[in-house]
Amino acid sequence: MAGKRERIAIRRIENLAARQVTFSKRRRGLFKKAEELSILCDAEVGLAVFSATGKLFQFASSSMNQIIDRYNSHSKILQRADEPSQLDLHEDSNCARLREELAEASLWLRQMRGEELQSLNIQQLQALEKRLESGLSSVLKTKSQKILDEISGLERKRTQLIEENSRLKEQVSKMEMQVAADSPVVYEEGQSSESVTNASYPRPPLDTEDSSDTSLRLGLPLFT
Amino acid sequence: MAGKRERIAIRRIENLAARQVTFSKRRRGLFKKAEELSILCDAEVGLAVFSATGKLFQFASSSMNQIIDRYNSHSKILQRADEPSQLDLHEDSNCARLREELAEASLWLRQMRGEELQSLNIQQLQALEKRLESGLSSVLKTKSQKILDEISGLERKRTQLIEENSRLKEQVSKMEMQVAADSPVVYEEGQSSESVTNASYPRPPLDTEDSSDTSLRLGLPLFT
DNA sequence: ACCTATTCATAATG
DNA sequence: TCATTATGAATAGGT
Repeated sequence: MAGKRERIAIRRIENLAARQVTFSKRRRGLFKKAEELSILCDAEVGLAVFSATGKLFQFASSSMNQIIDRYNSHSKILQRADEPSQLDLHEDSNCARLREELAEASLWLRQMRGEELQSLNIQQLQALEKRLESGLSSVLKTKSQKILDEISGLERKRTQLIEENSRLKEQVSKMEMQVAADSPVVYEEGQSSESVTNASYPRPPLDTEDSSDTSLRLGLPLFT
Repeated sequence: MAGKRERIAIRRIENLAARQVTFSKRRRGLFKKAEELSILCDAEVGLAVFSATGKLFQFASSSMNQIIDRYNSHSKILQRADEPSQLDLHEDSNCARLREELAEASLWLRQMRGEELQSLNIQQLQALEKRLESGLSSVLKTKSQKILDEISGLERKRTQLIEENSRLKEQVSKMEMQVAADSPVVYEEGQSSESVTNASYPRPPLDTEDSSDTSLRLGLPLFT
């Protein structure tokens, strides 16, 4: 049945098909592991792979450009202490402050995500907790409001559709009577004019653009 | 003896030592697999990893610069063909990106504080809510742990003080007997040797550095 | 694409 | 960091 697997030597796979299959499999594995490393160990990871056919595959824990920038500045730091020139210095000090602020902001964000809490004392944790609870409360309130709005919007549309449905039903009745008067028609079993809007269902389902731009998936556990 | 291994969840490892160990191991594994992919499948692979402490690790099947060039020409094809001079682009984009990230981070922070939520749709609010709840849960867990630690520390100190108290009480008894034998002394009303450690209370309260550096104010509603 | 035997990677531990 | 080992994960080869 299944493969008696053997270890393979690490050298170019000559068979093209086998090489492509292995490329797919191992590429997926490699990207998965790259992502896992970045998450587990809080590392910034950038990975670019060009297949033999020239196709590019990439992964970046942040963004590839950011990683390339960081790579370049890193190698610059390691390579030489060459003249930073006035412009650079100016830019640097400007950037440095930004970097600090960003660092502080992202520490906050991480701590609000529940990470790196060990360095905080009980009072600080208390404050953080209060902040999270207050934020959560606002979010819940806003969400509830949005959901209610969504529901009343849908309700309104439903009402409109029901009205239209009635009108159409009536119209159809009239037409049926006219047609019946002209030439009798036999309806198939199970057919009825109960729901006119659904009558055309078995056609290719075109996007009717009926619902509003905010898509609502009420299957979600909205109020959990 | 050896490890009963269990699967681990893919999320940031909280324990610093464990995180560093895992980083070393997985980094090696990742680089090995990157190299194997490049050899087995004749692919060009570039991998850069920045540890949480900022250290750079890299692998490139050819050279990193070559790969970055190839990457840039690849993505440039999709972008535009304008050319704002390399130096400008570098310095500018560096600062600009920082600014962008900072803006994004502070928007996040404000939204986590419950502000500017109107622009979010229900799904986004849902995600934010989940994030806040998860952070809150971590904060509560950490806080509880810290409180328990604090309590057991205090308990330990209390025990030590009780022991010392006993010893001192005994010592005082002996001295009293000696003094009584030498020359009888009349004690004031209400005085007793019940609590030796409190006996010196009415003096100016010096900071005894007795409690640990984490100050605890248990008057706060800690478990609300 | 799916399946399984097997190799490989690695979490836990010392 | 290094070594060990039980176990989970990746994957080579086959269908």
